[in-house]
Amino acid sequence: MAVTLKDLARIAGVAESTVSRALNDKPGVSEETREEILKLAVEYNYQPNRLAQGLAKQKTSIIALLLPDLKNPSYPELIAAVEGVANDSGYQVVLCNTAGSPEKTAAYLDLLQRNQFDGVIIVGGTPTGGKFLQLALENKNNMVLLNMLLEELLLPSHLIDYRQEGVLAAEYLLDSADSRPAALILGDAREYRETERREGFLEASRRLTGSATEVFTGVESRDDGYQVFFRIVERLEPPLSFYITENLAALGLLEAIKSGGYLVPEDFQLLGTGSNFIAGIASPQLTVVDEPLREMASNAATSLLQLLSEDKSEPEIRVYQPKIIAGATTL
Amino acid sequence: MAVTLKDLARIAGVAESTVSRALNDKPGVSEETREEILKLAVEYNYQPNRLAQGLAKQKTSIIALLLPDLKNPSYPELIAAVEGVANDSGYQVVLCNTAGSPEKTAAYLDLLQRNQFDGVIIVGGTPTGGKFLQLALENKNNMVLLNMLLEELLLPSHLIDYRQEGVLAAEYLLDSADSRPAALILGDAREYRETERREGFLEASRRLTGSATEVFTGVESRDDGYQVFFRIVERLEPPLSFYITENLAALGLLEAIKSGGYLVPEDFQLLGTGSNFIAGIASPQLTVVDEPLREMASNAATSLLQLLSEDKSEPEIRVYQPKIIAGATTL
DNA sequence: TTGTAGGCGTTATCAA
DNA sequence: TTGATAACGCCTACAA
Repeated sequence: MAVTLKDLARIAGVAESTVSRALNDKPGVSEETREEILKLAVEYNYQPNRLAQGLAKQKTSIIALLLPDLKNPSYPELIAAVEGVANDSGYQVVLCNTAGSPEKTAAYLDLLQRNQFDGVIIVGGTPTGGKFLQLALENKNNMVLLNMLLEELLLPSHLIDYRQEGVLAAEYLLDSADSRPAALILGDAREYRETERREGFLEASRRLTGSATEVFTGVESRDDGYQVFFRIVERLEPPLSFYITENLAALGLLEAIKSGGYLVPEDFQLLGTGSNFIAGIASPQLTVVDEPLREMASNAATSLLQLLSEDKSEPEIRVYQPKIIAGATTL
Repeated sequence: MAVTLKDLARIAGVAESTVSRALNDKPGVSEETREEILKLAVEYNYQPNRLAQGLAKQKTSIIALLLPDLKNPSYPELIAAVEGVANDSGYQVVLCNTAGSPEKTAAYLDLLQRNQFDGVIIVGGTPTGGKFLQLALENKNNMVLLNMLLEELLLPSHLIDYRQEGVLAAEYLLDSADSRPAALILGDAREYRETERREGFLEASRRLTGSATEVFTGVESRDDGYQVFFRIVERLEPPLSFYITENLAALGLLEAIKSGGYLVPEDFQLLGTGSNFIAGIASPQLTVVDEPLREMASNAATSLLQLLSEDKSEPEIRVYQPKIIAGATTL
């Protein structure tokens, strides 16, 4: 059995409250007894029980980061940013893998609701069923949303302007003298970010070209990307440039183009998403619509810590702007 | 303020113990009062405080998975396996990003030692300084090691036979009629797994060819892999096949070879590590020395749950065997 | 079947 | 400067 504060008090021959004060650097303890107690604490390897501390202080100093997808190559950077901010404020960060499942999300939010964590940052992706969130929201404000929009709720949110991603992509591919017909290749079309990108892209391309745009959906894996190319080139007048939102799929598409003996970007142009290591390992390196994820993550963490320290809160929704980072898959 | 068990008792006009029994399906409550209490619990949205429960029961039903590297493309599978086993037994899993840092590792082990988690599985990679572990180990047995060997300690461990990986790799590349000189390209040479692979590879290649083997170390990133190729080909008699342990680097190497106008596997053969999505996106697809990570992870989780449920424990070290999975980068 | 009371390990409030 | 003592919210003998 581990040594407790009570044990320490007994050994030192003082009251528990004195030990507590000494260990927590609170005033009202003579230097003499404090030193004595600290010495004993080290000697007996005393480790305060965090459950008891949490219960007494109504605070665990742990925040959770709920992630829908562990394979997303941009998340390590996002996680590091959150950890940086949190650690600086004395919080530990744990990661929870929701795998995009409403049930798993609910299970982790349950831990929040039941005081295991002080707060959570929920990272978007698949929408996870607002009712769980609503339930968790009812009386506390200890959640921040990152790249997820839940219309029913008013939580502090940090999100990229996905619509603008679509607009930027269309303009980049279409707004030049020698622009060529472009297609849009989406992942899971039900996701918020994809519907937004689609709208932005379609609207901008209509404005620029006046003609309709082909859209392919459900292209998520590398293999999906590989396959879609052959569906595309059998058209009479195939599009010659692609805005493909999933980078793994972009790799597959790139591979398919090259295996068909075509050149990138001379024959086909490619535009992907987010400057992460996947975009970097593409050859040629992907041109991407980049998101300021690091900044967003830091700010989300700051938002959460603010929620936890203060009481007031006008849930703020902050929108971030994407930008193009040129690689070698576009002209 | 959330409603507590005490509140519920007051509302129902019964004792706290009765409420507790009713909610926990314990015997000794009339069906009538039980139903009444359950109804109230729902009505008032009662959520037991986990800190209090944990304190009373000395158990949180949470295990932590300490990961040294969030970019490792094999980890999502590993994590899913652990979660599967744990969830089936009523445990929740949280992920902790140690980033290979002894300090961060220590911080998370501190949470374990201080009752925030019931147990941890520590996934190898960079060795993290045995003294932290020793400290945490002293009186409890609630840790399991996965692909990490700490000689000073005797903890239940599940690890791949890295030495055999080296042997298999050498045999696969060298043990044929038309075998060609091979080189070994390692990542962080200080890591346990790399030293083992090196020994196995060198020993086997000495046995098979009788000649010395070139070794390159510190080749971790995609760019490292790209660069190392040019260091290699300027040799008079460059090796013609490579066992390269880091898959990101393997991608770079592959790229460099192709950019030099050479063919894979005709001119150069490549052997990587682990069948994961990185190996899959290589083109041609990488031949790899594969590790039964999924099985190892499940077993590690089972080990931990056993530790937590029983008291007895002969810390068992279980070694798993790698095998070659043929891709298209070898003949 | 139910209630009382003590304990889990801290922190915090009040007297002394 | 110190020490009782009551929280914090739940569980669990033991007694009624």
